[in-house]
Amino acid sequence: MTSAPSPARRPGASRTGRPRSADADRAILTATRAALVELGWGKLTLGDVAARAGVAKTTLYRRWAGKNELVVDAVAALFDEHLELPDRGSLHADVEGVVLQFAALLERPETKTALMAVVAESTRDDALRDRIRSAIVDRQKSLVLLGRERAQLRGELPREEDGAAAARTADLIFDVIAGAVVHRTLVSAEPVDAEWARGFTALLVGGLTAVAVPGAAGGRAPDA
Amino acid sequence: MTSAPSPARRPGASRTGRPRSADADRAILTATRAALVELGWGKLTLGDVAARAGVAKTTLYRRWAGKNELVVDAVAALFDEHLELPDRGSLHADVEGVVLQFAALLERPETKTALMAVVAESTRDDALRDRIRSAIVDRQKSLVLLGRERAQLRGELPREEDGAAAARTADLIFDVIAGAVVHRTLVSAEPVDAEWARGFTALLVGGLTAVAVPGAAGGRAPDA
Amino acid sequence: MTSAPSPARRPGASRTGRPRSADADRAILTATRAALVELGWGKLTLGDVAARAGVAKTTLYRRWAGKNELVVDAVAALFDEHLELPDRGSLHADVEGVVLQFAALLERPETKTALMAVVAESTRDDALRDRIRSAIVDRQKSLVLLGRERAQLRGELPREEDGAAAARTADLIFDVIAGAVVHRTLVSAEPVDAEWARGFTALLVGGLTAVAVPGAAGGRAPDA
Amino acid sequence: MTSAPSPARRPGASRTGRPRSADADRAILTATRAALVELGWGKLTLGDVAARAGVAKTTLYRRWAGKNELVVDAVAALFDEHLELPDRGSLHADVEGVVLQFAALLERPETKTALMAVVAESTRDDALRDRIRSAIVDRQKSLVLLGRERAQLRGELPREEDGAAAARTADLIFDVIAGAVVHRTLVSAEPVDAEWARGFTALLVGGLTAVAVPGAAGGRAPDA
DNA sequence: GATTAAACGAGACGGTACGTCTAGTCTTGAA
DNA sequence: TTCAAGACTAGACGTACCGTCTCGTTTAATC
Repeated sequence: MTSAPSPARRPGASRTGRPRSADADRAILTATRAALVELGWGKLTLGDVAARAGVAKTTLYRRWAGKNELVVDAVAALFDEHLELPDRGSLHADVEGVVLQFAALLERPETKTALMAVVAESTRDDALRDRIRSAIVDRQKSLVLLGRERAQLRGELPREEDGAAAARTADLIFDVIAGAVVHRTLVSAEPVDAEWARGFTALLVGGLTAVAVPGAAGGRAPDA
Repeated sequence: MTSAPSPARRPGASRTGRPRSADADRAILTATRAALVELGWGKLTLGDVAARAGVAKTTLYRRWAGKNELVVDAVAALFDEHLELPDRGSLHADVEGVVLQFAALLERPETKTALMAVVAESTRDDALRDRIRSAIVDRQKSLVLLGRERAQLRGELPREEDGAAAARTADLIFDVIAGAVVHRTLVSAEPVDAEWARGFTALLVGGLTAVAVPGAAGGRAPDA
Repeated sequence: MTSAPSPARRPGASRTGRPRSADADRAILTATRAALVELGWGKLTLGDVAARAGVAKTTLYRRWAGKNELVVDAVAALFDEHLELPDRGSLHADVEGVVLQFAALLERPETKTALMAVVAESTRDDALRDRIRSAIVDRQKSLVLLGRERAQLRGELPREEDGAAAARTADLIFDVIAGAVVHRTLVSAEPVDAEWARGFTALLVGGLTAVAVPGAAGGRAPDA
Repeated sequence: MTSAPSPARRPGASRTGRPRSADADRAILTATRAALVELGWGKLTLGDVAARAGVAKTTLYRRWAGKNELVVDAVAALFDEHLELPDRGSLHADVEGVVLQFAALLERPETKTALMAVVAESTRDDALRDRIRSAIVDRQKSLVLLGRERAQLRGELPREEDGAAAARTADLIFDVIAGAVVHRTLVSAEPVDAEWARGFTALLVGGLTAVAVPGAAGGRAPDA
């Protein structure tokens, strides 16, 4: 899964003059990730990023409006590269797969540091929240939607008629998966290992099945 | 639920000299919460907090090492005051209760802003993480443990023999509840309303029951 | 008598980047003198100087290392502007002229306040002492040397053959003149009026003549 | 020459309560001199002095109004102890003696640092100037008066009839001696050695004699 | 090939907050 | 009442970054 290259937003891109260096974009984003790992969000300074990238501060500010925007772009690239959902054959396997994949991403030092910081900042900045949503959150959510679709095709989960209700259920599942992994990783600060993933998957799939067929729980019981 | 007063960490609290003013502690924590709501984490300055509290900056720095420590203490007090778990008669009702209560707390502007910021910072600072854990996380987790205990007494959930496994299960449940609420509130930025709480509770209780009695889930249908 | 402009010491003055504003230099030095007169050395704060000059504190610190350096430069400009020695026709008249001129300078509030403070500080800081010497002391001493040269041309004083001895004598005369005026003005805190200048001149010229022609002092009586 | 012990100014010394410790006074003054030598005026802090003296800051403030007063007292004690003028038999020898003695005092690190600093401060503070005058300056001046008196008794200098004129002459001589030594020591930062003292004495005595008997300089020519 | 408009590096600029320091005062309990 | 201890208010210190602004210098697309 790879999306449009995030760099430079040039509203009225002119035709003449020296074009912006693509090298600079790359160098800046790479330097941002490196600095993030070394220093953390709080001590990350744009002057330092520019110096690492071998670029003047003005060049950096010509392309990004500030720290938040820059870091979101730098981190979003990682989410682009590392999220995908091959069909593992069952709802159970797919859930476990997505949990482990998401956890692996969150345990990288640059994402661990950056994600929470950017999200924290987004509680005060609607534009930033939208940016995070489209660059990061929605990419994760699409995996959950895809997995659910497959489970419905396989008959593991019923297909909901009401579109709005279906969307609400999808959101709920997404919040549960992403939330549990984030909380385990960043707040509880414990690793998401195979055992935890197995337990979580059993709980979630059990819940989904129980809710889907209330009173007569699951034809296909999870193989726990 | 009310715990020890968080104030002043004085390593070798001496017997002589003028004692620290308890008024100052109160004024500073109150001012911190107010400033947090008005300005948000990023624009919160300790000089401003001191001015609001009618206190010199040095007095503030004598008691807290920095912004993080101060804000954790200021916010932790809210968690002390606003978390409790009356027995609502069933696992289902207890889960729904704890979800709504936790969400209400997280939707207060001061906690919303502060919690993520502090957690973000804690990814780089072990001392801060421990502080958060003991001041905030553990208080929430104790509610989950209490609810589970009650459910086991009622016979809604089996009592696990293996202590370590029991602890792991408790951690899992806690990460799922807290994570889902946090993610819904702060990342998805959608309200935790009665409908969402109902859906989440059904999913979680369904999962717990299915996992606990695999192959014959249910009995007590999750409709409160 | 006007020497090189004292401004900014930029070790390896670079060719690139935005050049330093010359206006800022002027504004800062002017503001420093004004603040010195109003507040005195002890209450002079660099933040206040910066504010008066309409300049950021950082701009000030970029150019001067601290209070001492700044004030020396600010005051040195006055010594540049106000010291000169027109030929008054006789040793006697020249001495009286230089005494009155130096006293007038020392009685200006900004010099009175600053000179002693800076000199006091210089007892602990060799770099500062060198700075004072080249910016202030040497300018005064050159007047004394000039006056002596003229007196020798006129035949009022003998020309010393031994260069080292001549230099020692010049230093001695300088210490006597400058020391007496400084002590009268700043320690005894009495005015250097025409009468005092006349008495001092008689004493000094008498001494010089007596020493130069021991046993037969005078010839030219010291009554101008 | 030893004067009243300068310490503690207790306006209405009370009869009851714990008496003030005399040890404390001594310890504070000694600590002040030590700190002055080590740190210089600018970095001398009263907190540090109190700590060195093994005394609480309050004790210090109970006895002296501030830094200036304390340092003047601490230094004045040295002037008490080290100034005296034995009769050396001639004006010439007496001048040389007083010059060397005063120079020796000024070259002690604690006086060198303190005297200028206190004098500098006194340009803004009349009370401080009076204090310096009575504690330091007048003690020096009395030596000059004494030496002049002796010279008049010996017939080396004429006795002036006009009291006011006599006082003016005495002041002038004092400013020349003290000023030259101070300027040589602190501004020119050169040592007052035997050679300099000889040259200065010749100049001054020559001047005094020439002025006293204008047109027929000195019966007793200096033996330079 | 000359022109030209924008990007570039360097670094100074006005600001703001930082966390530390010192001055001088006040409050405690013990002597 | 003084003492040691140490908390208190007030405010300057010098530093670090922020984001903007000049400079003089490339650099490609257009003429």
